[in-house]
Amino acid sequence: MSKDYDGLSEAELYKLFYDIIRDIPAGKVASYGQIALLADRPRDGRYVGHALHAVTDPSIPWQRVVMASGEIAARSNPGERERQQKLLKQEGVEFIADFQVDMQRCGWQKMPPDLFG
DNA sequence: GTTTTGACATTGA
DNA sequence: GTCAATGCCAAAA
Repeated sequence: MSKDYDGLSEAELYKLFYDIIRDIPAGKVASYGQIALLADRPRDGRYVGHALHAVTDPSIPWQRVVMASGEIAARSNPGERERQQKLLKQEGVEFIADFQVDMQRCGWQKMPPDLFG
């Protein structure tokens, strides 16, 4: 173990992020802080971003991960950002702006209180 | 080996 | 309400 994250190895931490992202249902989006929080790593949103950039697994719906403001994360390739918005739209995610997701409606939450009641 | 940048979040003014 | 500064950790130069 070269590095230890509070007892977790880097692979474990990355896997944890991937696992959480994989749990995001289609048509909904989660923010970096949300994932970082679920991974027991608050304020480590930047770390989540790196985990997504390092990801090469097509099974990881990184497109459903947006910033806390609901805006799509700006990548090095602006074209990819546009494609991401299109993908999210195809999944049913509502956009209040060209690169702004409606977190109020598509904000992913583990358990919507008044959605099944 | 050090330095800089990077798919962000949070707090303060 | 928006704008600015700080903190976090890692990968790349």
